[in-house]
Amino acid sequence: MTTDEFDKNDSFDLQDFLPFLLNQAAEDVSLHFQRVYKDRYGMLRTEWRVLFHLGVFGTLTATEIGQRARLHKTKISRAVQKLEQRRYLSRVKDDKDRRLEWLALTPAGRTVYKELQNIAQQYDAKLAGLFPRQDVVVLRRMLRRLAGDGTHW
Amino acid sequence: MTTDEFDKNDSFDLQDFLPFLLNQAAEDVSLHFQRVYKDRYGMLRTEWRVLFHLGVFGTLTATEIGQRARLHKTKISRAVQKLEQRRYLSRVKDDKDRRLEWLALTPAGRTVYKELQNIAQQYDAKLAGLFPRQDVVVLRRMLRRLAGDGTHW
DNA sequence: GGATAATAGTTGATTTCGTAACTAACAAGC
DNA sequence: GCTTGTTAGTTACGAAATCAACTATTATCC
Repeated sequence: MTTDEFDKNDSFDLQDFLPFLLNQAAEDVSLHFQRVYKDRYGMLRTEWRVLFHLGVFGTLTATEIGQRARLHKTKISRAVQKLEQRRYLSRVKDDKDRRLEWLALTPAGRTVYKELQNIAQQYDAKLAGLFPRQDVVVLRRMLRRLAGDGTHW
Repeated sequence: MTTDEFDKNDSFDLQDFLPFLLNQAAEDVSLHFQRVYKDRYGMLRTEWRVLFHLGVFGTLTATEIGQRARLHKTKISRAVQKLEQRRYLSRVKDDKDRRLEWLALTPAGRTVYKELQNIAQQYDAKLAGLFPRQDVVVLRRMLRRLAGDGTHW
């Protein structure tokens, strides 16, 4: 029997295709970490990201968060609403430019952030521990490069 | 455990947090590749994945695709419908077990697949070309490991 | 000053996702 | 044969993402 007209002999290995691999890895890793903030605090991924950015950087505007986290402003707007409802963050209008609001965590939000940050660090260490130290350094560097510093288009 | 004993000034680097980094890289890379199959063929990511699996492996059932691609069956069901509407795939009920259907690309589907596969390979080569060859080997190996071979939980 | 454009953020309409419930077909036990 | 349980795939419905339109405010330019 020879190869038929539907020959699938194209040697394309889907499992090695970088976009596919990256997505699989990201989804799988996120899924596990997600359980912490979702089950425990009822947060969505966008909300977690906003919370973390405020936790790390202190006070930011919605636009600044969007730039750093690469989130669309509608996503942020809705995430901020949720976080405000839960009293995790507060908004303060800027006096000079009243279009923009300064967002910051409340004490309650900071507590949640610290809890999650702690878990995040443990989780990161656990993942990193799967590989030789030097490989992890390489991995992070490559991912940062792929994660849109814009130098590859 | 909600206390201030964790100091406020945390040296937590969000840009180095692996789940975050992985997601950023995956989203950014996917976004660019997505334009090809989305703009050109109006396909969603799940549809592209199903198409690719059929292109690579030939004839599969929906369940088999789900296992390989790690997609939920509802996603596959909808993707298959779309692809069928566009005449990219055909379904044939199994004679022995009439619950399952054998899915395969039509000639039209195969043409699209080959086109996209070609672009995919070029894109993958382009991404890989950003780094030393050996680093890419390491990257793929690590991603495969992170992408749920299940050995890290 | 006044028209126009640009920016920050919100809201709405449409699409897509995710979970669970559902139908249909087969399997196993008795 | 008749229950009970499993598996393949679809459908339904609420949650969430997406894209465009919208309000409000500030900046630009004549």
